[in-house]
This record gives sequence, C-alpha cells and structure tokens, in this order.
Amino acid sequence: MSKEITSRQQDYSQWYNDLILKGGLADYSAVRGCMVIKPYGFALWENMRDVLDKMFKDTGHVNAYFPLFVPKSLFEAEETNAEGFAKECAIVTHYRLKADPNIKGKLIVDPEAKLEEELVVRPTSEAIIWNTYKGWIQSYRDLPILVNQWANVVRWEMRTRLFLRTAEFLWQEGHTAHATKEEAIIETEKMLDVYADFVENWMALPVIKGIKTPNERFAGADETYCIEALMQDGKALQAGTSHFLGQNFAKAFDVKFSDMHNKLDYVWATSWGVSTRLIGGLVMAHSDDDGLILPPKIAPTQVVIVPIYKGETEKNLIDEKVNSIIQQLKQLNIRVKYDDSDNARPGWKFAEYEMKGVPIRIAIGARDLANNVAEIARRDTKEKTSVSLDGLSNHIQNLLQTIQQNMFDKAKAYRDEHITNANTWDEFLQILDNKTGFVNAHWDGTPETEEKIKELAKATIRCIPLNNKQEEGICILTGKPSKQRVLFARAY
RNA sequence: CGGGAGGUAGUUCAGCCCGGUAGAAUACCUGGUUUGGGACCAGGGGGUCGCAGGUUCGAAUCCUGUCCUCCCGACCA
Repeated sequence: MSKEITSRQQDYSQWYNDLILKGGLADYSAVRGCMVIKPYGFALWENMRDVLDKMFKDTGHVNAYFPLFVPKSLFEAEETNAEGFAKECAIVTHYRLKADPNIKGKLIVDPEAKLEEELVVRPTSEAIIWNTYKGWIQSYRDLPILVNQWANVVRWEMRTRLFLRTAEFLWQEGHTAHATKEEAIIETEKMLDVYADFVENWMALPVIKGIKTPNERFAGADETYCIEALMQDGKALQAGTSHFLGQNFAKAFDVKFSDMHNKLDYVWATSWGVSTRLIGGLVMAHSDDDGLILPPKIAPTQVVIVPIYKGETEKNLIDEKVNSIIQQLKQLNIRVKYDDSDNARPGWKFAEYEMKGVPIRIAIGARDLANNVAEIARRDTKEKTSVSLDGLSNHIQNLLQTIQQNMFDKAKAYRDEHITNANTWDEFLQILDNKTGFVNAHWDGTPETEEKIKELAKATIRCIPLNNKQEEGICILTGKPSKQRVLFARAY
C-alpha cells in the first residue's frame, strides 16, 4: 500500500489527520469523538508522561487517584466551575440494563434502575478532590498537599479532532492546597515553569508564558497561567495551564485549617494540567509532507537500522555487525530498532520510518561493511552521510542531541518570525489573514472589547506575557488608552 | 448543533442515477527471483456492501430511521 500524505499546502487539516492515522499514532473509534491511541502513539505518550512524572516528583508532588464519577451535588458546589463545564458533561443516570421485552437479543435501560442522584463523568476533578481534601486538612501542619493524578476526563465537545480535541482524553491534573496565598501563587508559577521546561526542552516546542484574560480564565480560577505554542499554519495552541484558584474551592467545600496562632482560615488552592493534546501540538509544529518528525528525547524509537543485503551470507555478516552496534547504542540508553523483516525492501522501509518520524536511520549493506561505514540519515533535515563504524554510537548520541536542538531552533525561528506588532485595526486584520501567527497589539483591557475583537477577527487574546513590557498606546479597536500590548492569535 | 461530503475486501476506491451471480488496485498467504529510495512473476485466500427497518419475486442500488467519520461554521478554560 502506498501511504500518500496530503501536503500541508493542499489541505492542512487533512495533512494533520494523515500524519496521525498513517504514522500509526491513533485511529478513529466506534465511539463519537473518542479515539483509539495505538501502541506507537501510546509509547510517545508514555515517554512524555514518564518525564513529566519525574519532574512533578522532583518538585515534591505525589500521585493519587480519585473517582471517575462526581455526584452532581458536589459538582455544582463551586458555581463558576460548574457553570463553565455544565454544557459539556456526560452524565450517568442509571446503573442497570435489562433484556428488551420486544426485541430478542437487545438490551434496554432498566427504568427501575434510575440513580437517586446523577453522577457526572469528570470533565476535571476539582470537585471530588476538594470534597476529599476537606477530610484531610485540619491544621497548617497538614499543608501543603501536593497531589497529582494521571487520569482520563470527558468533555462532550461539539466538534472533535484527533488529539487536539477529543471527547475523552488522557491528562494529568495537579491539585494542591496551601496555607497562604503567596505560597499558592508560587506553586502556580512553579508548575507553569515545569510545563514550559518540558515542552521546550523535551518536545522542542518553544512556548510563551503568560496569563489569561478574565474571559479566557479557567472556570473557578482567580488567575490562569498558560503556555502558548505556535503551529505551522500560524494558529496558536494552548499547550498547558496552571491555575491559581484562590479560596474558591475551599469556600465551596468548606475546607478550613487552623494556622499556628489557632486562627481559622480557608485553604488556598492551585490546579494545573497538560493532556494528550500536547501530541497534537507536537505533530503540527514539527512534521513535514513526508510524515512525522519526532524530537529524539521522546521518540519511541530513536534509531532504526535497515539492512541491505543480497542473499543469506551477506545478511549474516550484517546481522553480526548490527548486533554489536545495537549493544553499543543500548549501553548509551538509545532506543534502537533493527528492522530486518524480509517482507519489505529497503526503499519501502525508508519511507515507512520517515512517515513515523524516527529521528535517525542507519542503513548498512555489504558495501558499507567493506568500507567499515554505515549510512546515517537524519529525519529532520533528510541529510545522509557515511559514517565510520568506529565510534558510531557516540556519533549517534551526539547527532540525537543535534537533531533535538535543531528542531527547537527551527520551531523557535518560525515562532519568532510570527510575532508581529499591529498598531491599527486594518494592520491587525491584515496580519491575521496573511502573515498569521501571534499579533502583539494594544487592547483597552475590557472584556467587551476582547469579545468584539473575537467576533470580528476570530482571534482571541492568547495571553498577556509574563513580565510584559509596559508602554503607552491606544487600543486597536476602540482607540482608548492602553498600557501594554497583548498577544492575539487565531487558535485551536 | 447548522451547512456540505462520505461509509462497499486490511487500505484507497469503482459499481448506485436505470434493482437481477459484488469488482479493481494495493495489502495479505504460498512458491520462486529479488533487495543502496515505496520490487517482479505465477498461484491463492479474503467483503452479512456502517447498522436497523421498509418496498419488491429479488436491494450495495429505491424509501425511512439511526450510528460513525471528514470539511466549513457555531461551540470550546
């Protein structure tokens, strides 16, 4: 089968879908809006998860697990949060099926098995967790609580897209409780830094750290911090969020503690999360018309070796050499795969592993053995070189680092070129329509103007960058005075 | 949720208008020749035509319903 990939220029959306499906990351399923994450895609997620998990633990967090279901009465306790998610909740109303009396072999919902109280399938877990924390916290000595959970959540989205927006998705959600506001804000910012560190240094994807406007804030938060990335089509993607929840949930669930002077106060909270959506961002930011390009640090397979041989004798000689190469690479903790399957010829394998985004391909044949070399091909640049087998493993190790860095540099150069100042409304629209990317523009600071801009230009304020430069200016829409530029973009 | 397109072999699709024994390419299996950018020859297996009803002597084809997918929009922290 020839797996033709639609080019980005021809149809960007289709290109994206082709990469996910033909690259073997995921499949559609029989369930509306839900995808199957295939082994290759899940291996990628596992690598991301393992790195993040270690980062969380290194910053003092521990893992726990809370229920999938949230009783409706708990869910509605924090009103802002509940209202924000109400429209996209799946709800369990019954607990039993029974044989359909009219059609043999079919089942119907047993009307007698209606739940006293409906259960909401979590779209996020603040409610069930804060209901639990109430029982864990009495004194300042019980704080802070630094808990993370790896889980699935369900948000009944109108329109879904593989990885970027699915009805069910995998994520982690950190939920912390603190004695002081200052400590909670420090935690919120610390976790934002962890996300930025991960996305930039492991996924090779540059991000802008900032805070959301009240309009775009997480329902129930006092402040939402975010990291924003830029995709190759010039649209922005929210890659992670970290929320300062104030005392909102503590008040909703009556979680108080005694401080060291025996004074009662509500607990301060944060929550933060990243999801499988990151995979969508990874795909869109780095890949090309030949397939995926995965950053070496998280690629399931970092190096693939393809043998080229005529006959059994040559194959045996190559096997012997390759086995020693594999041993050397494994000693350096490099994830290597030897594809000596005989049902595909080398050319087919080359194309296949390019599609799957394996960072480095080693091709080795009799000709190479005679010269004590191997052909090394980089996925990111498509560059091929002949490299001596002596010291090959060190060369590969260095090359993996070079590729990782090159991918980041390339993405960053593209991102930096696509942050443009706009001083007038016409200029603003012009940039969004033609150049695309982030537009840095003055805004009068009102939710009404933000809403109006969204309606007219289909662009939202992605964030107000941290440590944003302060400068006098006038709002691009209303002409009212403004103290700083904010980052707008069309977004996923 | 609105508009458009689609669901037939593992995959990509033809057949449908005009009802009458389900096709092609590719993939797969066997044997052989091959192997430095998606190999070739010969033989072979594989589909309740998304699902459920209806019309009919007969339905992939006509009708109704329903599920799923894609694209555009609305929605979306």
